[in-house]
Amino acid sequence: MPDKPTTARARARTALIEDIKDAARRQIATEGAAGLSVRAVARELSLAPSGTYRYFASRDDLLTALIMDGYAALGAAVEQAEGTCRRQDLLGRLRAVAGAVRDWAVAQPSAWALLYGTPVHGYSAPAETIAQAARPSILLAGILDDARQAGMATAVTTGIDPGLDPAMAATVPSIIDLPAELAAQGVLVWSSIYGLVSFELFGHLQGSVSEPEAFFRRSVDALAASVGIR
Amino acid sequence: MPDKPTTARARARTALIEDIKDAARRQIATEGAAGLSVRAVARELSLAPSGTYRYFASRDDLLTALIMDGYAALGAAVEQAEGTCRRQDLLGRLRAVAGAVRDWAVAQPSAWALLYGTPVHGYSAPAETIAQAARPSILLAGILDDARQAGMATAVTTGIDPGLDPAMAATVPSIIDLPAELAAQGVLVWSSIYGLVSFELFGHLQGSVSEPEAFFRRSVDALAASVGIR
DNA sequence: ACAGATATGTGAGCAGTGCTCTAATTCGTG
DNA sequence: CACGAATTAGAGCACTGCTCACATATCTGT
Repeated sequence: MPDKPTTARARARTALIEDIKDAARRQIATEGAAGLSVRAVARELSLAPSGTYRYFASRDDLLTALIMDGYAALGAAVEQAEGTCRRQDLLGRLRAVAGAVRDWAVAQPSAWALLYGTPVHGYSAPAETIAQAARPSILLAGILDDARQAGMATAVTTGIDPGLDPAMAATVPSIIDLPAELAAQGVLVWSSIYGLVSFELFGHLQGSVSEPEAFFRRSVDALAASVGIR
Repeated sequence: MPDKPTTARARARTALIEDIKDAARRQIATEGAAGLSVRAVARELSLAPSGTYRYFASRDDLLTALIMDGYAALGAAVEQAEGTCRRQDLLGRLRAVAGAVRDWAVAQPSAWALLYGTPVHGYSAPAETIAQAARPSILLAGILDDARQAGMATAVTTGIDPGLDPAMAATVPSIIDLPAELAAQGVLVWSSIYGLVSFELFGHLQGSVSEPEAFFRRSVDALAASVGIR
């Protein structure tokens, strides 16, 4: 959390940073991430092109800030949705998480593309970003854990090491607490949800699925069933 | 299939088109799709920058051609892999399809990103592209169909309409022959495979999965089991 | 074989980009 | 009030996609 700005200048600074990000978001929404132009943002705010560089060192930095905000917003939306469910209602919680992800993505496809589309070449997300990005998968892992404790999860023990990274413990502690088999299932469920949403938003369902929402809901239930939640 | 060129000029044309695409592919592999520069391609081929526009009307046209080639190559690779399996070996065929997709993607991540990353804003794939892109999902559908006929596929009849597009029949005839429930399962499996591969290549497995290949194989088997193939 | 049509290559030029640097201005603080 | 720091403006560099007029090479019908 940034400190509450005291001086007028500091207040103006944080406000302008927000204005720049807003303008950039608007541009991305209409032109796509590739069409984000620092100069156009400056024009919209009646700023000199060079002025923006006092607030974001580069175009990529601006994009990175938007990505961070995006992960935080998505994480919050998903957690909010899951929080309304009774803890024992495992299927409901899974549906809530998946549904919140899709709803958020459909409402702002450009933001989804920013987070989960082609990554910027040579870009590697800072740890803070990874922590934000992990929030949905943490929720999923929690659901799976509860399912296991309720005796529902029928983990198919294949004997293959899922290969979870021990370093994950540092950033995502709750996942590492799960048995490897369950954690792997969680990642699979999460990546399947991701696949479904991206398929829909990126146009790969075109011609084969006419009602994406119904198909998504149905698929989520199938995924739930495959991990023993029904 | 283009006609075999007769005149020297036509031969030079097709050769130069191939050279341009090769140079573009090389550039994309090192710089990413965003870093593809028509002028750089022209430089590499000792051509005037404007010269390339005789062969590709725009940068987007060049990218589109590469995307078309990519879908065709991926489709061929997947079909080739599946073709080596005995028809009754359903799990083997599913593994072959999934493995071929991942192998192809890992071998040329930039090409995968081109096909399945953020789509170009406002771009809509021509029908010919869609037909090529559907090849892996057609294979999957075929496997599911064989599984059904062998009595293996235990389609969970949820009663929810999967909402498959009837228009699909025009471009992808083999999918429409399946019961809607099975077709929906096929699309789900396909989008899950897509999700797994993209997650890995786009860096979203970073920190949670240390051995992507083992995790992928394990996940594919889980997907297979969820549609009754084991 | 030659003329006309067509395809191909060139270079200049336009409007736009990200980004840097210097100079001028505004603002907060001692 | 004055000094120093933060901010803004503007010029400029090297690059981009793309268009156009022009010259050249190649193919085609007579």
